[in-house]
Amino acid sequence: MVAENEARTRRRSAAKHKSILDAAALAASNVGYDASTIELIAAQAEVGKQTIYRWWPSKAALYLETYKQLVSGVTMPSTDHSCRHRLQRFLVALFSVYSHTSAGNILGGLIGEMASNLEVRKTVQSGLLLERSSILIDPIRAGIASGELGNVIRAEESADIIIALIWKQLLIEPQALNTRFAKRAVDAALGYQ
Amino acid sequence: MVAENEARTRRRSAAKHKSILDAAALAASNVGYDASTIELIAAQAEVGKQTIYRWWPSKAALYLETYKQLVSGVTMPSTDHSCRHRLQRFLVALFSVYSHTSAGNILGGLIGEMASNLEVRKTVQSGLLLERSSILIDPIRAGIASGELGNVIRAEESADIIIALIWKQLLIEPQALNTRFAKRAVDAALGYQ
Amino acid sequence: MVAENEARTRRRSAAKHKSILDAAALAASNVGYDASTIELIAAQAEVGKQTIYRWWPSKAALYLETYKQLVSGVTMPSTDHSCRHRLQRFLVALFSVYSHTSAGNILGGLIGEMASNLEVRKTVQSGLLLERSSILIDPIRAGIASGELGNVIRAEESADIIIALIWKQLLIEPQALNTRFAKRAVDAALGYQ
Amino acid sequence: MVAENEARTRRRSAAKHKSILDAAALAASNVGYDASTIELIAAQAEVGKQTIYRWWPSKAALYLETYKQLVSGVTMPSTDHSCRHRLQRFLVALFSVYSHTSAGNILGGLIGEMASNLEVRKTVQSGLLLERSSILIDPIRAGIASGELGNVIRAEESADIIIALIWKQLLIEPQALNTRFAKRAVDAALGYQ
DNA sequence: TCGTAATCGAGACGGTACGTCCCGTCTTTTC
DNA sequence: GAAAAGACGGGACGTACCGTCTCGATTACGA
Repeated sequence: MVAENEARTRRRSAAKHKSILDAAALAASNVGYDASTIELIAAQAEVGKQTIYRWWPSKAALYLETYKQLVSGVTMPSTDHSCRHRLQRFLVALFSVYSHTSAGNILGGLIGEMASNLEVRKTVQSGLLLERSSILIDPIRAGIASGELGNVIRAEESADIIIALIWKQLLIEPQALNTRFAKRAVDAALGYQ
Repeated sequence: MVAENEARTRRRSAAKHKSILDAAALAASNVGYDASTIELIAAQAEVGKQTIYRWWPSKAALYLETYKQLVSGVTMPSTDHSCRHRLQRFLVALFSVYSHTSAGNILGGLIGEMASNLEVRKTVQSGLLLERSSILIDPIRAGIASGELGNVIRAEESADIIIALIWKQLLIEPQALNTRFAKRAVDAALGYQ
Repeated sequence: MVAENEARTRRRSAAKHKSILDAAALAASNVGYDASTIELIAAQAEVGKQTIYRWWPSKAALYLETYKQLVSGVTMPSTDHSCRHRLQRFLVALFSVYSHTSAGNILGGLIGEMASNLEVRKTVQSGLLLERSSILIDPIRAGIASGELGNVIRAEESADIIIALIWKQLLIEPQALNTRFAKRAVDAALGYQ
Repeated sequence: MVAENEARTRRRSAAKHKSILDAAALAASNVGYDASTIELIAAQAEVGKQTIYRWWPSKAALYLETYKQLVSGVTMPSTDHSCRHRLQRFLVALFSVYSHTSAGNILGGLIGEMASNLEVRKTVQSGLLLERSSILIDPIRAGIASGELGNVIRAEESADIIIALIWKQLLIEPQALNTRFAKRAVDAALGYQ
């Protein structure tokens, strides 16, 4: 009985949950990360403000989840290609999502909030960075192992450079996150100059 | 440029100007960039709020100037040394200022504001980035010319990497901006892996 | 009218409402109408500034309601007496409230704001003047009907004179609104010279 | 030499003085009494703010003088006519000035300021009211003496009523200060009902 | 089929900072 | 050496959101 109740409640909550994430993404699309107040998102989702606060401690936490959902479809290409090529294609796909959805906007906002909010800093660090950087590290390690990358010794360093370059670009000129930038970033990180 | 400045700063009180910058730096030290409200800075500087708004369009603009003043003493070492060494020593000196003054705190705050504020983005880009990155580019160009840096072709790329790594570190773990990090960043940017 | 009120005051806290009116009256007592800032009243009522702005469009609107509440206990004496006597007693009671509460102070302030603020002008006109003048007109009409007031033809004119004399006195020398003044005003308005 | 200097200063001052009064009247015409800030008047008069503060302690004092200048041309008609007629013609002329210049606007503003400012209250009382009411009292006294006004005993009372009615009308509906109102006010004050 | 308890929308609430306006005084610069 | 131009400290304004807290209407369940 309890389990059944819980299930039903969960199901209902899940629908709300999704509509809130959608509303958050839409709001970021329409008015940008910063102007997307909790109030606006709640209204958009046809939900009470409290319902949002019940599940996420802050706007940043909500948007972290929204961001993850938006980029969840971007995966690293298979090992049939060179490391350099795989990374390039991955970044191109990622940037495509950034510009076609509000994901770029959201990531920029989250990066901005890290500066001021310790909680957000930790959350982004553990909930986003680690996980994303491991996606990059794997192909680089494979490239080192295959001898493709003669100059690279530490895969973490290279992944770090890629992420750092993307973040900086997001802050300075987000619309320039294009194919050309993807290639430059990968080459710079892997020592192809 | 001088004439333009003179026109814009007509009759501005130099003493107030300084006391406001000092108060801003002090406030960032005491309570951090974000909690440093204009009201607090004005009170600290014993100045009316309007006196700040008269000369700076935003908190970010005020802190950009404060930041520049704080790091103005950090200069690139002379050409007696290798490029790698010069960059390392420069960064070590810079990070020392970051941790001993509120400069690191402020730069983090500014980077955070870039995400949300187009005006700040432009200002930081033109008022900080260009000028700082040229400081880095010069020694790298010298290193390329002297044959010290065999692998590096484009100095701008390397300077970009250094700045990107610093920014990312400021956002994630500012207190880790130390000598070790300086060496790693320079080596990563110059292809010494 | 009740339904309309109910719609507009949906979920308004009666306790806050009262505490705000009380705080406004107290503030006017302590520091006068003009120095009673919204901020001060809010602090006095232990209420956020926005809670006041949510329900009243301006300080004048708030004080109009405060005034009405303060004078709501002053009523026209019964018809057992002559018109002249009734009006006199009514004014004496009114002036007593003026001097024992902040009502006089407030009315003076409202009159002052009428000069500068079109909105206030309308509000005072419809919300105060019409309703108060009808209180005066009734006994005068009764006096005309009973033959007591041979010289008076238009009751509105007499009521007008009484109100005008009170307003002018409030502006010039509020502390002189006493029994003697009440008698003079009534006699002047009714043609007993 | 001193005398010559003084004369020159005085002459210069007199010109400024006039230009300030003109600017004040113009500003009241254009934007109303309340929005006529000292800054605006100073700019309009091509004069420093301080120059105004040197001669007048407050905006009200400045406008009191401006008002007097504007209505200085309105005088009581000669004794060839009845008291009632003289007063009526005087008021009609006064109201004409009110509507054709900013005098009405200004008087309304001054009345409004009386409520809040003790200094203004005194100034208007002594500098305006006494002097104006004596203008009204004279013809009423003459009317009483000639037997024209059988019902009127105290001239001051009647003058008071006229002024009170005008003030109230200025606050409530200034544009209704017309010939009809002049007649009604005079008749009400003199007991012609 | 109906009460009744949980849920949730709607939004009121105390609070904080914002950026603006104007006051009346003080300072600099220009004529 | 006077006065314009306007910088200055100060203080209230009305607004925007924050995150918390009621209040009712709706709903979905057990009787």
